[in-house]
Amino acid sequence: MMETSRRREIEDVASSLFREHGYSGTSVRDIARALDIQGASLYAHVTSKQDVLWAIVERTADQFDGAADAAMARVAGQGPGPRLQALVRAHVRVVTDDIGRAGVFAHEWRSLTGERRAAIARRRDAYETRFRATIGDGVASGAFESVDPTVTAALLLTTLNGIATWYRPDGRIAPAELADACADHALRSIAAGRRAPGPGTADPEREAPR
Amino acid sequence: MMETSRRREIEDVASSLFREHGYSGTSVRDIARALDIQGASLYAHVTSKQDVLWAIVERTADQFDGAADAAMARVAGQGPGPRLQALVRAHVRVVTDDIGRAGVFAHEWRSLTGERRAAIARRRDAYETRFRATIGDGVASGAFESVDPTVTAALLLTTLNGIATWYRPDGRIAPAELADACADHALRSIAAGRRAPGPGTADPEREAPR
DNA sequence: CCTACCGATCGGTAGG
DNA sequence: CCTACCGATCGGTAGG
Repeated sequence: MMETSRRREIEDVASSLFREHGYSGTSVRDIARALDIQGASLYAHVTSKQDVLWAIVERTADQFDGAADAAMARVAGQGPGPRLQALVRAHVRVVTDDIGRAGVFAHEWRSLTGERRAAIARRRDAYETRFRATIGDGVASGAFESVDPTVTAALLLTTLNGIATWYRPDGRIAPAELADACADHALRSIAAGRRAPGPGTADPEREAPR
Repeated sequence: MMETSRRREIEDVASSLFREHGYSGTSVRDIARALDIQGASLYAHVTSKQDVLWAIVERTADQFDGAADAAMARVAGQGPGPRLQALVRAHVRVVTDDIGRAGVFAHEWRSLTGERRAAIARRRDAYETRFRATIGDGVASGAFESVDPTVTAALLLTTLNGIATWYRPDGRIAPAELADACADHALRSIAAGRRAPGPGTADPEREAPR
């Protein structure tokens, strides 16, 4: 249907602008100008600016959830290491696939208000819990260092979401290459069995605990 | 002088609001309201909204540069590992010391225009180069895995800057504790001499190179 | 999808 | 630091 594809065009253009200038830094007329129509004409297709943001955020949340579901199915029965890497790789692929939507999902969801904002906060937390749980499993089994799963999951997801702010799809780094680099980076940062820079190692900067 | 401290109050309030709602999502009257004065009264102390952003970003850039200078002086003569950890720890301390300014520096500098934006982009790049160079040294000496210094520095700094978006100063994680966790996280993610998840390891998800 | 238009709010100035 | 005010732009509506 024509209506649906026009609606998608609006969301594509809006997510790109929202990522670049922020939700409140993008006017309805900015979106319309990019589509070569009048500002008021946008309202033939959408009911409000908030509605466009909501649609983008929801659709992107679906993509992250779906990618994580598929990734976890593929590594079912395997240990925490491969499971974490699969989650990381799936996340990076969604980000590099559309840095506009991914950036909006990562940063602009705060511009939602009321129940919509609360709903997306819950979805984001549920998604983050998959990372927390996998990290917690690895810590419990001894496969990972005894890191704090909450802090580590937060650090990790911030890293992966941040990709949307600096990644250039036309640059020298291919999406699959970045996904692999991130998966290795994540596992190395957490896997047990290394020459650990623990309390025994000289570390003049360390100050806690005293 | 009274003038100076009032000016600092404005910047403090503004950086907190800018971090929370973005530069364009914060009006001059929002800043004034937080100070219990009229919107127009702000202009007795500042010449423009952009000027406030510029002052915040510049002052924060000074803090990051100064902290990195001091950290590097303290670990002079040491290897890439301790040097990288010192840089990470210094960065995290600046972030946790004032998440408002750090968040604005990390994300809102894009709202600057013209020469100011170009100038801060150059400063940010010079700062990032310190991380890139240290990582490059470690790769060259064999102390680090053969990672891409540019990608790794980008991933690392995004991680550290992202702390400003989720860290709660009144939460259960102390600043020094987070700084140490990040320094360990960074070194683990890059240090050589581990049971590497290389090409020999089973990794059904990997797809590049084919 | 357009023209014409709405009230509200924006960053900022004048004059005290 | 205040009151009063400026032109420009905001998100959105009416009616075609």
